[in-house]
Amino acid sequence: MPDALQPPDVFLHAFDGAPTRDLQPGEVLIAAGAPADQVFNILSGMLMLSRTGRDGRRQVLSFLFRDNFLGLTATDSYFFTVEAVTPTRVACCSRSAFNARLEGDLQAERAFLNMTFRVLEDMVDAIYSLGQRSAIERLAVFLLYLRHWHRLSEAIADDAEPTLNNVSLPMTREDIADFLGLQKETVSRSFGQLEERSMIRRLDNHRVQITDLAALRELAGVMDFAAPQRLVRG
Amino acid sequence: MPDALQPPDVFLHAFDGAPTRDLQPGEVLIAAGAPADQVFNILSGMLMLSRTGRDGRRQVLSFLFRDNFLGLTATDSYFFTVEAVTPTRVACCSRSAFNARLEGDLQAERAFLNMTFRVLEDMVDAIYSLGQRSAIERLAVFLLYLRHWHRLSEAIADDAEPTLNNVSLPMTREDIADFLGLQKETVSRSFGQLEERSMIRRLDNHRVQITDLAALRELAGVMDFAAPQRLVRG
DNA sequence: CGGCAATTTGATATCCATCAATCGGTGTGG
DNA sequence: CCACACCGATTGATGGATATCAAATTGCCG
Repeated sequence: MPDALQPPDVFLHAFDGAPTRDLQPGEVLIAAGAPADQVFNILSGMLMLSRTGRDGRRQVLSFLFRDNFLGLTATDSYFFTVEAVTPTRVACCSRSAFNARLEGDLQAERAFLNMTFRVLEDMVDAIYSLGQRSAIERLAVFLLYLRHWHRLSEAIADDAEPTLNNVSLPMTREDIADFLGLQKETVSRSFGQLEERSMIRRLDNHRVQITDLAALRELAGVMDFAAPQRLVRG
Repeated sequence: MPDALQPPDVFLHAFDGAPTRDLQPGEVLIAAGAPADQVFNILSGMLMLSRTGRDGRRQVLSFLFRDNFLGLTATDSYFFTVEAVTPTRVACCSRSAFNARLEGDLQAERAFLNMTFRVLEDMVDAIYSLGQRSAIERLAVFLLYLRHWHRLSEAIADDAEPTLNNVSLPMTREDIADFLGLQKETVSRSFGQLEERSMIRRLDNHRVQITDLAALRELAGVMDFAAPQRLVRG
């Protein structure tokens, strides 16, 4: 298995010198229905991307971290909402300027397409989880997903680095529930079960420690994952 | 709302003159783990794309129809399985030749990226369904999805065309179940409920008639969908 | 007509949702 | 500093939707 970190996507150079914007927790960057004339790159913090039906049901589609691009859509308006979970800084670029900067830069275009494919494969993971996994399995996957992104955004080369096992959960239980297709009470109980089984310890409401990584991975069935391409052979 | 059909994606020209391959129902075109050195375009028939975990759980990711491109991946091997549901003909092209044909053709590249975005938005729909909708709602969405693709692949301009309401279901109940994240018995019962509610009639095991399209759409909550971009202003 | 597979239907079990109560932290004002 | 209120999280009790297991039925192909 590959184990070294990937360099940041080269197409992100298009954001060099772009103006930035700071968001407070809960602040909305993109409201559903807004014109898709701007694209963003996350410089720091965590965002949450979600879609809400007319009847109020909400599905959280992903949590976004440093160097995640924001603005993939085929339509001229966004059909999802993006809001800050933690204080966040993003770089802003008009879509037309972004496209112009990419145009003709073969390497950047290829990197952009590649990033799009990785997003697609993440979605496949999500579909598999929602369709096939139980509540506790989904939560296990989620914790590993957060750990993974923490590792990537901090560029920590060593997967065994102990601090990686302190997972920060800045979002609410309800956000987690809407991400995993569960109710918040079920998320609570599933945390309890993971703790009972000695896979994690709850340090406080927004912080858990992974105490048995191997068992958590086994439960999550993480080898089923598509996502090795996020890492590069070392 | 837009109501005319979109022209086929221009990048599909890259398959002009490509060799074809015929598949019988059940025949595998791409086995999970196979090298991703070929890409395909569907000329006729229906394919099914799925992913199976080590423990045997299978998630059907999509059903594929005419003019659907096959080969989106960031890795050098496919991590999913593609098999024929009906007799199917595909055009085959090596990935390198396909990339070479696209390279420099700005219009084709843009169309390709656009198609990728549409796939992404379809996946968002799927995630919303699996995370938020009940069994009967998912089945309603599924029937409308089949009707929609039937319309697209037959290039039927009029959405009210009555033959569109005869939906063909060539796949098994288990395939449907694995697509919707349900068990086959639940799919059966949900068909029964849709029939009880006079939204459909079961003609035979592989054919249903939509008898109340408006009610089915209401149940599916289809306005929640992202996918207007699959149609073009008429 | 016979036999096998797919589907439907039935009975029951399980998981998760729902509704309700309690707990714990945090901020405010007395 | 403490009382109180408020919000999110946890825990408890119950219900409902779907899974599971089993049987009956239908459809399909020889």
